[in-house]
Parts: sequence; C-alpha cells; structure tokens
Amino acid sequence: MTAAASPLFLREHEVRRGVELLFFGYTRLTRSIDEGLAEHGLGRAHHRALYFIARQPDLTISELLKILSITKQSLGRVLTDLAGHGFVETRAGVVDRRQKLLRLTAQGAEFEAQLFDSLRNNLAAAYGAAGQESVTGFWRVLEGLIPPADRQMVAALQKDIR
Amino acid sequence: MTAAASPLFLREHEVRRGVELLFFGYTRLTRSIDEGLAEHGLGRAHHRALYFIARQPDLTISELLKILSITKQSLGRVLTDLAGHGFVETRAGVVDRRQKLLRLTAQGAEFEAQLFDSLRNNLAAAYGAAGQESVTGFWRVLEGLIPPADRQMVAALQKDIR
DNA sequence: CAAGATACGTCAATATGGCTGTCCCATCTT
DNA sequence: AAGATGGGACAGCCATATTGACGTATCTTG
Repeated sequence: MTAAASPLFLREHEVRRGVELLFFGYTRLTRSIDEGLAEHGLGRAHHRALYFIARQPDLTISELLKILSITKQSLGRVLTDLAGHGFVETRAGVVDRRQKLLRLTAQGAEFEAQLFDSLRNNLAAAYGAAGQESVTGFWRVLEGLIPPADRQMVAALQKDIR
Repeated sequence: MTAAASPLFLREHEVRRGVELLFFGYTRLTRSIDEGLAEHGLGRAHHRALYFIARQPDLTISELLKILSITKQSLGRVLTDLAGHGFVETRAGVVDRRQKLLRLTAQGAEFEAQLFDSLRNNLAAAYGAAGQESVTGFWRVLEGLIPPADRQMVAALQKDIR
C-alpha cells in the first residue's frame, strides 16, 4: 500500500464525516416531529405516508408502496390508522376503478402542515446558516446517493401536478 | 398573506426537496450494507454500534449510549450479539475500573471495514459526481441540522485520538 | 366472452429494535 | 461509612417491519 493507494481509500476521513453527519442530521430532523406525532398516538411510519400523500394528492396505493419501499401489509396498517384519525380518505380511481386514490382530509392537511412546520424551521435554519451555494451542494450529493433506477421516482415528486 | 409572507414560507419547495432527498439518500445508503449484515444475522442497530466503536476505540458504554441515543437495555442486547460474534471485546477502564472500554476484535475490524466499503463506494461516487464544493455544502447543511448541544459530540468523532 | 393479470385487502405468524420499570453489583467519591 | 455512578440483567410491552397464503373486484386480452 505504498504507491497504489486508491484515491477512494484516501477519502476515508471525508467519507466517515459524511456518514456521521448524515446519521445525526437525519435523526435529529426526524426527531423534531416526534412530539407532534405522539400527541395523536402516531409514529414516524404514519408521518412518511402522510407526507407523501400531501406531496402527491391522488397517489395510488401501489405508487406509495414504491416510494416507501415497504410491504402492502405494513402500509395497510398505517393507512388504517390514518383513516381512523380522519386524516386520509380514498376515492376509486377514475381511469381504473380498482385503484384507490389517496388524499388528505382538511384535518389531515392541517396536521401535516403542523408537522411540516418543524421540518421547515429546522431545514430553513440550516439552509440559512450554510448559504445558498451550500444548499445546492447538499442536494447534489444526496442525489448521487440515490440509485439511478430510483431517481425518476424522486424527481417525479418535484412536479406538483400529475 | 399578501405582503407579509415570511421568507421561510416561500422556501417550502426547497424544504420539501431537502426532506425528500434526505429520506431517500439516507435510506439508500444504509440499505447498501444490509446484505453484508444479514450474512451474519445482524441488523442496522448492530452496525451503528460497530461503526462508532471502530471510530472511537476504547469508547465507554455511556459515551456510546449518548451517541446512539438509545437505552442501556437496547444497547445491551446489541453488544451481547456483537460480543457473541467475536466482533467486540471490552476491557476494564484504566482510570475508572467500573467503566468498560469497547474495542473491535481483529474479526470485528475486518467486518466493519467490509461494511464500510459499501458506504465508501456509494458516498465517494456521490462526492465525485457532485464535486468538492458540493461536498462542503453537503456538510455545512447537515451540521446546521444538528442541535448546538449535540455538535460537540459529533465534532469529537473527528479527532481520532481521545 | 372466458381466462388471466392486476390492484387492493386481509388473516396469521414472526423478527427487529426500540421502550419502561425494577433491582443488583462493583467501584469511585466524599 | 454513605452515597453516587457505571454497568448488567430480568420482565414485559410496543411499533414497525417481514413472509406467505388467500380473496375479491376490475381490467385486459386472446
């Protein structure tokens, strides 16, 4: 390991720094919404569903399954809970009546907005402290962590109309 | 909501983008090591402990508890498993014999290095694709997500000697 | 139109990784 | 000697995920 040390190897320190910041940054951000969720007896799994339904109204079950990468059974429980709280409602699909289109109720939208406030406060503060150029870099690196096969799905969230 | 719209509010789109990229980036990165863990019947909780012990040899139990933010009981199970696999060993503390200093065995270090290869491959690829300026921004934003009270703990990981 | 594929739901059992509460021992501090 | 601290252990619980099997409504296609 004298001459041929790979550039990748030399980056160990930078890689460990990234791993650690990702771990702490991600967990701290998600932790900020736990209290709001607990007030309704819900957990993070419920928030993830709530979030993506808010993001893409009329999402179908199978689209949501792909986004969350969990099984139908796991999602079923979560959606049952959310429907029981009156946060989510479904309609039959227009083009395909087998589909269920997921939407937030007014209550659900209000609750999601309340949780989003925490996320916004924390992320906006981090954006502000880091500066706009940093935000661009933040996005670029994270995009590179997403396997190409998944990138289209993530990009689809950005166009607000479907 | 005409004149007084807060700048934070106007950032909703950027905030959602950050939330989503963090979610997908973090989950995809961690997913990349699941196979290696499963080969030994271990899970991500084991990896987190393994990782931080590798990072800070002679870490004490209570220091590791603070880093992971879990309970003594939860960590106990994880460490029992890791010791059972011969990946982790403890010595009595030098200055305080009540403490247990955690270290990886040779086997443990080899296993951690193998898992770290996946992390390195993925993160180094993302770093490379994004460029060095982006990496700096990536770090800066993530640092901003960590509450000031926790930053010292995270920074302490960077100095390799204790 | 019949046959098969698809979208979704559901029952049952299991694993993982957290949690609380309680009690214990060894060791350090005062 | 008394109390505080680091760590371990027992018991039970909860949240979130898994697999496998099966059912039903609806769409698609030969």
